[in-house]
Amino acid sequence: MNYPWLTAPAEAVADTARDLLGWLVSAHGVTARLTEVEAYSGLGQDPASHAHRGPTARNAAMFGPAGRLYLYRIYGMHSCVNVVCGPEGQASAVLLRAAEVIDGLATARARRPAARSDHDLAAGPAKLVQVLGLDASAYGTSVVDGSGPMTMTPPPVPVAPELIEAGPRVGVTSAHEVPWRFWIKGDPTVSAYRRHVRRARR
DNA sequence: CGAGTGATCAGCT
DNA sequence: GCTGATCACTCGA
Repeated sequence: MNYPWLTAPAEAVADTARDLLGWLVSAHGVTARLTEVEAYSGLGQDPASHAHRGPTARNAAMFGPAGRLYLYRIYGMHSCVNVVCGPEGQASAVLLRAAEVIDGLATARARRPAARSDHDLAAGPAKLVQVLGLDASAYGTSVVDGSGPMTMTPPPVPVAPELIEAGPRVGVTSAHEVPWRFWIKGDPTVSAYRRHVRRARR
């Protein structure tokens, strides 16, 4: 299997993210088609990246070779997945934000009883992690050599370039001007853009 | 509808 | 201590 994004340079992470739209991700009996992704650069120019301040115990996977998972916990209760890009030592990554479940629907529904519809099953980064059944044990595992719980497959049908839209990343306080969020235009599994709002004080 | 908020924790400052 | 690459639920209009 040839993964073009596996060998792409770190500075091309935005293109890599765009190219990942339409790919299939499979884990623990559920397969979903990526409809929304975001790029995060690890070259020190991207304050929104978890790797911006250099390697730590938490973000170590991002500094490893491409094709591994970077999972992190946020707000205490939710987890999000990234696929690491770029060569070892350069911490670029693509955040998987939303997907359309195309196989293992029953399993996906069982994992997310709160979903309002099938389109809502993986309509958000934490929801996607939940539907795929990923947890901390998936941290740092490979999606390309079959050793980890998750695998990736090229799109059965390529995504038409005119259907790809770009815009500012969600929930990011800095670097609003960088349009590094990519999604498939009109896809019902893509959540509406919400600008970052600071939590209200009491 | 939309705005507000609770849940809950690792990693920086 | 504070702050977040979040989600789901509750209000009030």
